[in-house]
Amino acid sequence: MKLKDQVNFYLQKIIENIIGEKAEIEIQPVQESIHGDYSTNIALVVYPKLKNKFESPMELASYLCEKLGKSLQKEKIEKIEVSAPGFINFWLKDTALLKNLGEVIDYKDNYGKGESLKNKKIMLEFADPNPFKEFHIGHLRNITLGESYARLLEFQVANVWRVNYQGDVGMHVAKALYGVLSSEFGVRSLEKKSAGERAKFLGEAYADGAKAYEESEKAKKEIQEINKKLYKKDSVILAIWEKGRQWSLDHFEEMYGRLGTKYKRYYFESEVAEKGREIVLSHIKDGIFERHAGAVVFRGAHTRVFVTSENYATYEAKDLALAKIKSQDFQYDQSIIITANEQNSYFKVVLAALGKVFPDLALKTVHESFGFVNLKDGKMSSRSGSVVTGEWLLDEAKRKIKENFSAKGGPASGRKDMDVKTLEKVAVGAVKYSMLKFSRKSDITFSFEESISLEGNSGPYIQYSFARTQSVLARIQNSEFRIQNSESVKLEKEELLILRLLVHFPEIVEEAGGNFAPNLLCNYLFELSQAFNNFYQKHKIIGSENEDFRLSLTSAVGQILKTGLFLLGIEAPSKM
RNA sequence: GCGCCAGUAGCUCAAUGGACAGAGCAACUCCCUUCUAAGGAGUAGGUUGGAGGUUCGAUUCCUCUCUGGCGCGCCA
Repeated sequence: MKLKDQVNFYLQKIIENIIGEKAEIEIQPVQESIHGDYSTNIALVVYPKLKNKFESPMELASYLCEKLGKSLQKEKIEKIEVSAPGFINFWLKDTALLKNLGEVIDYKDNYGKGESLKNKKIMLEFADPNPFKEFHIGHLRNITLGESYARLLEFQVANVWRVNYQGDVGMHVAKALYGVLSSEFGVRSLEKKSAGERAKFLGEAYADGAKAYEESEKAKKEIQEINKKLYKKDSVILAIWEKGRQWSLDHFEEMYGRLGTKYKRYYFESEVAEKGREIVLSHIKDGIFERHAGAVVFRGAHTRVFVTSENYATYEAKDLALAKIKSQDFQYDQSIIITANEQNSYFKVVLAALGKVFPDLALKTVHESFGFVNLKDGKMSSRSGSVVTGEWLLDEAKRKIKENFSAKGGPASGRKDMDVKTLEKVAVGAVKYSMLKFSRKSDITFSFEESISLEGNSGPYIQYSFARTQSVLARIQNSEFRIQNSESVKLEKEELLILRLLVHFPEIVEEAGGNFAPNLLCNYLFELSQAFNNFYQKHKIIGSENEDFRLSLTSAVGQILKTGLFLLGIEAPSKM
């Protein structure tokens, strides 16, 4: 039994004895060892109910502490202490820490795996870029968060389906087509260009179209006309549409590949539009939807149009059909949709409508959002035209890293240049990490310099720390080293700090998955990297008295960094 | 106007109601004959926007207020 569960078990019994009811007991991992490895505040929480029996929380804590000392298995616990104003702190024995070290090495990639979501089927929708529009840095944050979340859920043994919903019809497409038609460059001139360049052309065409739509009545009418033709499958429009759609999708596919995400299923607005309209229209009679000024609306937290007066399904109606089709494809326990938080109130209403139309699905569907990615020079919008595309960002990161490496870590310090594949891994890692290290819901200001910075709390720093562990391990002839379980190993404080951190990895990973908070894992990996680098600096590993132990420690740190980076969706090159 | 989210060091950000509010940049001191210096050790930097309240204990919860972002009927 894990220490946490043991403590919980005994505390529960003792407390039930005193107050006659169960209590919510929290046992927290503690980072700074001055307060032990685990801690509980139960005495403080329960004290108000026991004022007549104990004089102070401290007294209660002392009582619990004494009782616990008798019940708990001594082989793991070094000591239990009470600390003002009433915390109970637990210290693990060195032997328990060493045993855990052995487990990290034995379980390899499986160390830290949990079963909190065993047999759960989860559908995760993320990225959702729209053909004909740019794949911008907001999508980058979305896909990065989504992929990491998927991996964290899978690490709790959930069965995850990654899906992607792409808006290939609707007014934005009509705007883009208008832009294409009024562009001086023909579609034909782009045939030989790369997917990225074509996507960029379409993105610009969209920006032009959107601008014209707002500025000119004439353009507005033409765009509406294009939209009609598109729905009616007009042959000329359809031909351009098909080509443009494919170009966009090709480009997106390139991006998914670079970012390491593979989708199980792609959904398109074009495949759910008609069904969405039907669903809405069939629920006017029962009063769920209502006709108003020619349109069909739903009255929730605020009113939204589901079918336009032109009789087209809006995004809202399409989402209803999408939910239905998704549930037919995969019998999920939960369906999670990840979008930027500007859609929060939209989803509030749509999920309310879904609750009326398909109550069972609504119960299983949640919308999770993330904060906006701001640029230093104002809001990033595909309408204004000044868009930072995902591709540009990755390439720029790559360029700057190469430059930086050559000047500081590479040839300048006597090493070879990074190979192309490693460079790509580091660049993608840098960008992804900068999207993950902040708390998900807060808006972030994207600063190019900082995001690709190789110093401090960054992806490359952690990758570099991993590469260091591998570099040490590569130097020993036969990779066999014995893991010492003897108590004869005298542990240095830098080593103890690492051992203590290793113990908490499974807990951090579960918390990061449970709260969809990859930033917790980032912080943990950063701390571990710092602890290792400090140890590395102060102590010799190879050739030391405790060589076997130190190699084990190095190997375990490497393992955790590798697993942790994997869960963030970041690759860990063994050489940098 | 209504709703949602945020405001923490010079900058960018952390902190399930817990212990002295932590990192990283930037600034200043040190450390490569030693396993990757893209590294490490240290110094300095704070009335957590403001005012009340709840609590043993508040950056966190509640009320008011100021500032900013986002959303709000035929876009996605």
